[in-house]
Amino acid sequence: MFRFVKGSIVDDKSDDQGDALVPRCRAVRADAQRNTHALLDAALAVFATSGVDAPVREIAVKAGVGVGTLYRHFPQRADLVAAVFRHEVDACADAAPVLAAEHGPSEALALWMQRYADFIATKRGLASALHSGNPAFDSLPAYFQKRLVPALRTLLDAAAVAGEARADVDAYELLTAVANLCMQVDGGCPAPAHRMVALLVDGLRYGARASSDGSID
Amino acid sequence: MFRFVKGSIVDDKSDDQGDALVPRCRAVRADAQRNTHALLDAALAVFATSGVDAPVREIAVKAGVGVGTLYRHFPQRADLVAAVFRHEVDACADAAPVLAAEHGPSEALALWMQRYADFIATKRGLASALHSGNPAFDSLPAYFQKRLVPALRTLLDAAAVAGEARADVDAYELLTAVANLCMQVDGGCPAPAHRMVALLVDGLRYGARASSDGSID
DNA sequence: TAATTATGCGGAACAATGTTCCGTTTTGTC
DNA sequence: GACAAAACGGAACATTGTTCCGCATAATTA
Repeated sequence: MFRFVKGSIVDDKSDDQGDALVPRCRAVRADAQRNTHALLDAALAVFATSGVDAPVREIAVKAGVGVGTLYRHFPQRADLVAAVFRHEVDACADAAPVLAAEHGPSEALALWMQRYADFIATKRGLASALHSGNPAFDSLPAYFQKRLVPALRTLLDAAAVAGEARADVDAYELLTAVANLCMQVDGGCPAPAHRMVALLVDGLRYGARASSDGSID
Repeated sequence: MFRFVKGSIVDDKSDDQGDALVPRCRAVRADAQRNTHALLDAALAVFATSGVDAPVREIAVKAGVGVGTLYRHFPQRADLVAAVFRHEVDACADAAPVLAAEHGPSEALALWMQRYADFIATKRGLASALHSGNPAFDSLPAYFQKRLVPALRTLLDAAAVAGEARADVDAYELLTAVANLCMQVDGGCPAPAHRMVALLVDGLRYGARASSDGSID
């Protein structure tokens, strides 16, 4: 999902014994790629506005395609939801190296944590979906962990090496803690969650000082 | 909801100046009471079997009434869900004094905690509903707390007075902890949750001994 | 370039489900 | 027993997920 194959996987036209056998699979059509992309973009926007329970028709309209097209690319509603979720997890994970390149270690860590907090804050309703038992969501928690834990781990390690954060924090635990922290936020006010996350990050920084003093609590 | 008024609230026929004014409100009809009861019973059974997302028609059929009747008593689906939830909270809270009368303090406490754990374990899907933003569910958390905290508080106090449990545990915290504990349980296997709850209760008992030794951690 | 064909598209139609409406039935009262 | 208010039943409506299939179009081939 979401990493488009530009052509068919077969090499151009050699390697095939014979000339008029099966034509192999054709390349994915350009309009199909365009529509998949448009649907993901539209779904992202609609889910953000109306929540993950928004009607598929609304998404199809926003993407400028028919419902048939939507269902051709995402056989079930849940598949579209899962694809958007994956997309957002990817975006969040990919932000880590960018921030690391543009800022100092602890600054990059702090910025990424806020980025992650924003991501979680927009996921209300999706938590319910994850526990709905729909098999389309089965792989999402693992994907979440697989992409985000290494991203955070890298930032944490860099900050620890630079002496700007304590080194004894588990990335997964931190992700979980922040998720729980931000999940409780009601309404569209992310300020309290931001403050709590900032406190956590300051705690990481404080830990670096404390351990350099030799006093780890 | 669920505490039926046997007659109209007005006193029989005096206290009214005049004879042919407004006939006041009539008593609630017998069939209406019967149907409300039947609907709650049916909903309880159906929700337990098919989850809280079961179709209203299924409930109406099981109760032996038409959907119109269902909607007369519960204007929205969510109202029926909320009513059943209240009913179950009441049943759980009411079990406390019964258990207290039939068993020793710490035994009653242990039994009630398991009773509460069972209640929570059947509530998967309802947690999602509570966070759905539907105003029909707004009052449920408060009701939950109002009924169950005193019930547990009484059992805890009795056990503490008898020297069978530690006295420094907050009832609300304990309820929340057990809820989180049992909410994670997958599938229909309540055994792990039972074990965890038992461990918690044993911890309460251990605390009694520890504090009698004067060593509270 | 023109013909061919697999691929993809659109949206009407279907199915499931929450909700409303209204003619009919039942109940309580006089 | 007659009457009116209350309640009932279920058909009908609205919304939404999903399927189906005739038609359009992009890639391939001659």
